[in-house]
Amino acid sequence: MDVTHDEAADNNAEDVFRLVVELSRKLMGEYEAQLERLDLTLPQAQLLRQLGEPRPMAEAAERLRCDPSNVTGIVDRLEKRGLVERKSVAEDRRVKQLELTDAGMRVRTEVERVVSAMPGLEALSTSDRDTLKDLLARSVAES
Amino acid sequence: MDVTHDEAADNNAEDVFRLVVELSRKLMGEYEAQLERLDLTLPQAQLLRQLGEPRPMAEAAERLRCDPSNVTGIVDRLEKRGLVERKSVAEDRRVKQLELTDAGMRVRTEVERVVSAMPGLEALSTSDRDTLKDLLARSVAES
DNA sequence: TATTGTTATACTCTATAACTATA
DNA sequence: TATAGTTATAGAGTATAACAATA
Repeated sequence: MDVTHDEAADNNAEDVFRLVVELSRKLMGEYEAQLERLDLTLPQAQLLRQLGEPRPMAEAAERLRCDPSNVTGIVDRLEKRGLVERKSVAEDRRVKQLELTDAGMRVRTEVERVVSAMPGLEALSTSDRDTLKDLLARSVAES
Repeated sequence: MDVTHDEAADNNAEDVFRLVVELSRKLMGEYEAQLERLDLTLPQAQLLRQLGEPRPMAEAAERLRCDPSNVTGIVDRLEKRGLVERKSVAEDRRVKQLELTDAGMRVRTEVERVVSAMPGLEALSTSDRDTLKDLLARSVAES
């Protein structure tokens, strides 16, 4: 970015793009640092969070927005640690239902705790944060 | 997220976190789709963008916020395509200056074009975008 | 025939540690 | 001794294609 030219004249998508990515990077960085303490990668944590209730692997893949073949590996690693189990379903024996173990539920609770305590937005007042939320929601909602 | 409960009561960092990440994901997704057409990964595009002027590899690593050993591979791939060159520096023969080739400059121009045409924020008016920019900038600036 | 999940494969990014060559 | 860059290694995520079991 050229920082020498007139800032006031700027009102383009590029600035917002850069700032959104920068802020996201900052917040995600803090999030991942917390996850590292739980020995979880981002996809692993996303998967745990999904498993508030059991889901078939295909559904998990869809939510993770990745190919189903990847879920096999992600689940393998979580299953090896005893956080997740693959359960067969009687109605359709092709399907494997992913289910948290007790240990998995405890870790999931830790992840939720991290998320709900997410720091990094202390600079904004309550009303500013409301405004930001509104603008972000409208940007995200856009087709 | 539970969308059935009272939205007005919400004003916590978790919502903003989720929205920032979601919007970032959306914008980055569009960005990466464009980069794919240029056969560039994200780190490769970031590196090209940095090379408006030549830089030592260590400096590139710092800007990419990754270990210097990774830059070797990223540069290898770009160099193999003739987009970047490693130039030795007389003053300190340990250093390798990264420099764009003519082809690299052309690709970099394409990347800059993609960035400056970033779509995905059409839902906001000019003044809303200004507000969003301001709020994001303050959030990012926060220590 | 179509679908669910796995396997095989290949690639990029990531970090750490050991190494070379310079300084 | 310290620094710049490379190499070796290992691991995680990503996609594609081929496969087995099941529907």
